[in-house]
Amino acid sequence: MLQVKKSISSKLLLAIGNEVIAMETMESLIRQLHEIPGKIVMLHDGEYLFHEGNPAKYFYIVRTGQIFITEYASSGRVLSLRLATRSSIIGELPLYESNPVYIFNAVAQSAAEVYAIEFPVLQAYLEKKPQLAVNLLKLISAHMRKQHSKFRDLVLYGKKGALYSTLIRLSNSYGKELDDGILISVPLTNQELANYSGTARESLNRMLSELRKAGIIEYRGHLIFIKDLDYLKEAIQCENCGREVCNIE
Amino acid sequence: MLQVKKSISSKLLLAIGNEVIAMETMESLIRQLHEIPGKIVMLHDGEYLFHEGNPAKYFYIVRTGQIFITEYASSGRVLSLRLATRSSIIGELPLYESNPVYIFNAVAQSAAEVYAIEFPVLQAYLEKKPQLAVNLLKLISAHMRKQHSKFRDLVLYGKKGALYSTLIRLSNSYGKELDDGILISVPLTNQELANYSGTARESLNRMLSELRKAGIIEYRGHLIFIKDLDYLKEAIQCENCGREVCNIE
DNA sequence: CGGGAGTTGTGATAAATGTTACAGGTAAAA
DNA sequence: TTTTACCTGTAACATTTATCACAACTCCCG
Repeated sequence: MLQVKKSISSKLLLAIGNEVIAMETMESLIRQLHEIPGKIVMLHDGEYLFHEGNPAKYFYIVRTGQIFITEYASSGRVLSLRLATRSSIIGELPLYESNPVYIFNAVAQSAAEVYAIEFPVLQAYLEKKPQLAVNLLKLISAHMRKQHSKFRDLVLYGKKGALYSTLIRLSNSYGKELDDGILISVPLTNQELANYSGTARESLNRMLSELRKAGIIEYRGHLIFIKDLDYLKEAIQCENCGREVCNIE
Repeated sequence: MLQVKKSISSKLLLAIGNEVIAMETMESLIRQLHEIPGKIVMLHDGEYLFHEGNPAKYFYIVRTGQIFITEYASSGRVLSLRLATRSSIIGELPLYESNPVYIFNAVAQSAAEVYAIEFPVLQAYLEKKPQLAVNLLKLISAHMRKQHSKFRDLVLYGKKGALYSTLIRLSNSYGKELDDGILISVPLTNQELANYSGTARESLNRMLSELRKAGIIEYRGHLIFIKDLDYLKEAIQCENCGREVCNIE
């Protein structure tokens, strides 16, 4: 009964007018957040901002550098969720919890600088400034969509789907457009990339090899260069949802 | 470098004090939402509330009945996401989008009644009533956590993880506790259950058979009866995060 | 410059999951 | 009651993904 073919038309509709969260909303939110008293935290390469299970005291906004958001499984496997960068928000989830703990790990991928606001302070501001609450609502909705689309890519297209999805997101967030393709300007090891798909390194490596043989990607130094982004997009029926949704931040 | 063993201690910490969204917050939110002018929509069994790709006009609150939230893949596969019930909120994502469309399908699993509020009306209220915005923020954060934990179960423990996760969620949302186990009071076909894990029906069937042979579950009429919920929880390292997070609503 | 630590690439094999095919069960309509 | 549509269970086989094992490479540091 629920096994219905999806028509193309609805996909197209979905592609129209989907400016999920406008750049200006985002920027205005970050500006508003910076008006809230907080402190600046400096991190060196590899330093943890927090660990999962730690009591959650602060809400963070990244100012410079990149920060991995990851989760550990007891098996020793790592699941990478985000690669936060300038203006990304970190630790938004424990908001308003009575006894909050972080559910992820945040570790600097390079030297980084973040702005830290105490949860009670943020909460007080939210209740005073509805516009701030509304903007945050928009941002979290956007996060939700990001997460959901990745989930879908994985469920419907397998690990390959998760990888392609990750590559597309990386190119939206960190891609430098050159005349013959897109260079992902963040150095990632195979293991790190595998963590984004919850894949074994070896499996990831094989998938990358295939993509290389097929001429979809190549290496430029240690960086991945995507020659045929459309191939990746078609493979997972990407709806071109735009950088605002389809990113890894 | 990121391949770190997760210590048990942090898992335990995570289990303490994680009342993510209090019942009262939830109820107060629903009460607040009902004060906003809207209309009541009646649905008969199998009727669609909306299809993915449709322009999104309304935000819904379920009053009675159950509503499947699903997504279709071009392959014909169906991905089920939620089974919304009384006080569940539907269609929250397109909030504040300039040209919103629904990204899911919502179809009544039984006769159902929902309360529909137009997005612009809701948005106006949100800006006037910060408490409402804050409550909605809490709710959406909770949704985010639900989604995330399912994603993690799937990535880290495969389809079996997705199934166990679904069973646990179903038992949290629709389980009737009997003396020797938990009866999931919603009739679901194998196909419907498979859709929640993005699994082939046959694979799901095999997994269910195994669980039955191992004495973990059994059938009571057409309903699934869980005899050993702890087995399922242990298999996916469930952190007993509580009904407020770990549900399917 | 030469080791070592970390990384990459690949084969062999195992386990998980999907696909195809079909027999039989069940419940509601005719 | 019979028919019909839908659902369940299961076997055989194909594909995907993980695991183990190991050789080769790179880059940093002593």
